[in-house]
Amino acid sequence: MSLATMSSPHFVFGSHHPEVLKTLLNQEGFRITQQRHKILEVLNAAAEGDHLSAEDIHQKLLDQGEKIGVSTIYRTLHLLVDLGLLRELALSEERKFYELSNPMTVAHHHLICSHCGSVQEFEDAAIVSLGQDEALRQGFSLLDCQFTVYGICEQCS
Amino acid sequence: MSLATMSSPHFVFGSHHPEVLKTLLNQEGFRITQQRHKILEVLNAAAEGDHLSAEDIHQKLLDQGEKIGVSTIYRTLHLLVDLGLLRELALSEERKFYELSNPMTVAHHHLICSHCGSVQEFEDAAIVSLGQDEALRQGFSLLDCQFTVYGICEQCS
DNA sequence: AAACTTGTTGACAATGGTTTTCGCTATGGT
DNA sequence: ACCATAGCGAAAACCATTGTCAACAAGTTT
Repeated sequence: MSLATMSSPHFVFGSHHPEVLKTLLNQEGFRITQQRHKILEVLNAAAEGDHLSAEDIHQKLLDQGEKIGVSTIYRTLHLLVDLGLLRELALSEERKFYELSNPMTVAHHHLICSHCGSVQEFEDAAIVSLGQDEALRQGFSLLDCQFTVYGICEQCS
Repeated sequence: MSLATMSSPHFVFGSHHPEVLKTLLNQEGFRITQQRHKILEVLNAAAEGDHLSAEDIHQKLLDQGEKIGVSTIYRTLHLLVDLGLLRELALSEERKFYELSNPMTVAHHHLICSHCGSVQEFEDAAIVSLGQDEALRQGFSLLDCQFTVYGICEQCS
């Protein structure tokens, strides 16, 4: 099954579907392993808008009794980002966060409280097109736009 | 001299002006030291659109014969960010960058090549107002907007 | 199904930017 | 000038992430 034939009128596979993952990996000479499955599962299980760090994922797997090394987590996350299945978020200065990158979903952006660190998500179609415009203007091909707004939330002020 | 009286028809002090710095610091019980002066000087000397990391600043000072500790650099940068004199940029995943935050200047944003890491700046008034809108909508008071676009630049593609 | 090739794993060490510690120094108020 | 204390700096600690490398297992070949 190729990427181009994935869509049907009845059901659209998410890019995180096991079948798709296998195809994607094998096409590139990668292997599909227990560990990669487990990591994808955790990411799938995460609620929409939930941003997981490498350590979060590692801890969740340890909690559910899986034995998995930290290096594997990081390696797999990088792989999935390279394959375009994951979006890497720079929400915090000291840790990276990851979320499934579903192309069907409009990219969303973040509003962060500088005081308590809480993160609100929002969407805005205008933002992506602004990014696209600017990329074109400077001869770049667009990969991702991240609009991050910092402020102080109601509770903290 | 208060912040409110800083402007004159003949000259507008930048917030980085020594006088202003002294006032700002003393008002808050901080002290103005040789080291803080030196660090501000380096930031002032940096060309517009030049983003300096803590290490860059440290190195520049060592190069010009100053003896200054790393901790002081970091401490001072944080202080200046807290005072609103500096903007902290998350351009790279592995290092933070700083630039003078001149309120007279429209905030500018960044287009980064994911391959070679080159950074282009651009301005867009619409972006700040989008950020302002969203902050209001969620009851936040706005501090900063960072719009970061990732792509592949002409040379790299 | 066994043998093989090579991508993958994981314990552990290493990296590198940033932060902390703490005894000494220097700033700014009195 | 004096003095309380904010600030300094060398060195150690931190901590997320990356590198190393022998053992392992996914997918292929025979």
